[in-house]
Amino acid sequence: MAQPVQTRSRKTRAALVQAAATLVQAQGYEALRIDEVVAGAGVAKGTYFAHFTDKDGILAELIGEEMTHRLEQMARAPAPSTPGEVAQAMEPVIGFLATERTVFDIVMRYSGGMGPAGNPVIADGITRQVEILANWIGAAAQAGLMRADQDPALLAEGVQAFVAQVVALHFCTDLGSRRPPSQEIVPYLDAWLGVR
Amino acid sequence: MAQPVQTRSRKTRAALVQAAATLVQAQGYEALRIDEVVAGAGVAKGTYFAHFTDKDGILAELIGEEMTHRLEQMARAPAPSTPGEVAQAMEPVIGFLATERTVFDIVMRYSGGMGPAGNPVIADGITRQVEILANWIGAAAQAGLMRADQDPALLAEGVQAFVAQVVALHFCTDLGSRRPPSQEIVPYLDAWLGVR
DNA sequence: CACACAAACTGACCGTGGTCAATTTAAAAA
DNA sequence: TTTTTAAATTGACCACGGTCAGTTTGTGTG
Repeated sequence: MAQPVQTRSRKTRAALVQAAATLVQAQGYEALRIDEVVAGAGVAKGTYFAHFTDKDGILAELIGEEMTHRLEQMARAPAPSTPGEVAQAMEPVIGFLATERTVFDIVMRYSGGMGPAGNPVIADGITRQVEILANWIGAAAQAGLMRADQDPALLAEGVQAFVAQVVALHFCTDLGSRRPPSQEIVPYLDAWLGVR
Repeated sequence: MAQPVQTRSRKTRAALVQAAATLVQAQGYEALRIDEVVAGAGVAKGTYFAHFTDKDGILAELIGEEMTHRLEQMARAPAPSTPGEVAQAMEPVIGFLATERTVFDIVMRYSGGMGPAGNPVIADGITRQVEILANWIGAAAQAGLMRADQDPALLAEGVQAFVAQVVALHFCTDLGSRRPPSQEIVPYLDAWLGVR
């Protein structure tokens, strides 16, 4: 752990991540097996655990990377002016969370500070998302399009709560019999962000 | 699975639940081991899996039972008239969710319909909680104490979203450096339920 | 170059959740 | 009672995440 110092170590770590990425691409996050990762990277099992604290470690790495991409995509979207547009602008992120339960679980677990283990990429991503949302909401509030009686940061965190709510429900219910989370969230955002 | 028909089967199941309850009382939910449960019940491991689909099965049973108690306690509380009082009235439930990550995880997983496996106790409990909350909110709204521009059921589900948000954060951050979830939730509930 | 020391790596091993063909037990049929 | 049939139970076995004492590899020092 800590920062790897030798070149060898960096290469090994990169090989692990590369192998894991390939496997995830082929079979998804849930089917990832550490035995397959180390086989793909050509190292022993123990080596993996010298580079990552647990299985979640490399999942967090991969998922964090993807989240960062989606977040950038979200940041590039034009600033939404209605709650419905917020939902639409967040679709890349929400859609990703809804692809696999593993993705959702890992992001939930590491989203708020991550405790002892875990890489900070996800936590930073969440922070970034709150910033983006808060900016959007603050701007829209000043334009009279959204509520202005609350701190935009609080409202932004609330939006995340609704995202989690809707995605969690998406996995509980039979996945077919339900509209996509980015649509299910709209009534909540209307009630949360709308002016009255 | 399904409904056990023979007396023997019902006894075995009861023994498993009893053994698990004793172990949980002594060591908490997280430390529960199936090997210990079957040893305590005096049956073979395979028998457990004939009665419950997986380890979560018996956890859901025990946690669902406790949740039901807490919910009854919550239902008996006097109807709150402010968002802050809602938080206070929900304390038994929120406090239980915050005792152990396992409790929170299981409840989250089974709260919304539970998919193929899982006992319905938890899902029913969540439904019940929404009813209680919706009644409270509806009454307070009619009295002009909370917002009346939204369906109380939607508002009640939103409250659950904030509960989840706040408890999740409780587990992410160092558990000492934070006010209890039932206090952290208040600003959200003020903004969600309050009249403006 | 030779040596010492630490970083990196190895793989046998363990704990625990979960499976299933074989066996026992209870109840219905003959 | 004996036979038949299905429910219930068993325990050896597997999969997979995670550990750690021991070995190899790289790097700085005289």
